[in-house]
Amino acid sequence: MIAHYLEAIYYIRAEGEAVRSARLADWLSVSRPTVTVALRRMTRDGMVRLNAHKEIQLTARGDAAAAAIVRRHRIVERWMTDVLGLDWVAADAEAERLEHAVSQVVEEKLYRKMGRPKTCPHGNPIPGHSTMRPNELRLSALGPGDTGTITRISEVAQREAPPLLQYLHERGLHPGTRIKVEEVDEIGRTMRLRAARQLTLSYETASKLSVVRSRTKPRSRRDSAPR
Amino acid sequence: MIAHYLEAIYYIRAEGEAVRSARLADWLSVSRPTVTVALRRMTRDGMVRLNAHKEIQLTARGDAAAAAIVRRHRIVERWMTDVLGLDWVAADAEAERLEHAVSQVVEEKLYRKMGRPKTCPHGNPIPGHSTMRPNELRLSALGPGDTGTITRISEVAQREAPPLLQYLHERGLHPGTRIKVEEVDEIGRTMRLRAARQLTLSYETASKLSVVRSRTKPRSRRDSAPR
DNA sequence: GCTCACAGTTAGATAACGCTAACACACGCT
DNA sequence: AGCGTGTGTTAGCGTTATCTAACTGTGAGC
Repeated sequence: MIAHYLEAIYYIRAEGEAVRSARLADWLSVSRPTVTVALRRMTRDGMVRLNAHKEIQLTARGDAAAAAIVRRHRIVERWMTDVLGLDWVAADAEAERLEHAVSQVVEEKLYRKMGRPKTCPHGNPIPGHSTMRPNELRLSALGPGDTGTITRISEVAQREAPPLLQYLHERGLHPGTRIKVEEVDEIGRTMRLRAARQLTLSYETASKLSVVRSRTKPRSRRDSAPR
Repeated sequence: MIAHYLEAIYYIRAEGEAVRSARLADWLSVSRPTVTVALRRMTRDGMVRLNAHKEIQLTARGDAAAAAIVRRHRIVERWMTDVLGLDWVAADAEAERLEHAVSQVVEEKLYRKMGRPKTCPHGNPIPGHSTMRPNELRLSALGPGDTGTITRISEVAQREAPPLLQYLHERGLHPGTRIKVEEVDEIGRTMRLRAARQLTLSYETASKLSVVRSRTKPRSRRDSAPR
């Protein structure tokens, strides 16, 4: 369905990557020709535009539609975890289906009923109600001794590796968790860090987590802005 | 989608009518050939069977699938009215879409959270959790002087005439409302009755409401069973 | 400048759903 | 017997959405 394409485009965009036909095919697990024809339909319907380098851009209409779907996904996800008590993985799977069936009216009622949360359970902002923090960086960008607070877990994790979500959740790595990088292994491309307990993540995995860094060595209060 | 057909079959069945291809086409607002091919697919998939008179019957699998959809529809409807505060008509429209996206897990969580209601907002039983009262009759079957309590409003009303739902709701005709038939006009095929206020319904409309009759003239306690 | 990897398109199929037009059947009534 | 209404099927078509196989860029590296 077209909605799936819009959603995927939105996510790839949010990761800061160029949105190409081939990326979409990967994300949605469909063949490249399938994407070609889907994009043709979407262009015809004014949801999407291809620039000179064949990169995909959402039109105003397309962006609004995509944002609505993502918004509903994240609101439903919150409802699943906070009200119905589902775990992250199940919540995501349910939201995947419900996001397409929830109307604006229900979306809003639900949103208010939950006290207007700012993010989904993994810390991703709810479009129209909040935006990404500007000073976020990937956990994999931190060095030894750095400390920080996890802000969000990328949607990539959900699509590419649902078990990873479980893995992170079990280890207490969720938004708000304070972590300290203890050691970085450039060769093995892993990093050892301390959160609730000590654990080692691959760069690969760490790049799916966003953090805000705290000042490494405590200094006087209004010393310097975090770089 | 196949689910829509199953649901419609379930409803027509529940009205006590023969489930024929043409009925389905009417119910779903789809052409008769469309139903023919849909039934072919459904037969192939073992959801449905045609008897010698070309009447449609659900197989065990088909019945289970249909009941699950109707169950979800009614649970979601309850959630919409009781928790989110939507009106009958909006609730039905939302449930129409959500019933296909709600999983068994969510269905159950939701159901428990609402305290295991027995019926949808219009009084129709939730499959697997309650059944129709055996002593129900149609409001149109009552005679002058009869009194009774409304038990349910047929699903037919929802499909055929959503405005009718609104109409009934506004006039306070919902499950639990006590009514008394004051006059029956056999020629005009209407009946005048007293509920919250006095009002007149066509037989047509009255046949969409089910009631249980109270004893017409109060007698000694264990006098006779209601006929 | 040639080659190779990756990106994207064309061609041709299949399946689900939906439509209209036209035909086939069956029962009930004149 | 015949006619008409209602029911169901065939035939043929269009759209969405998916696939595989094969072809066409295009840009980076040698």
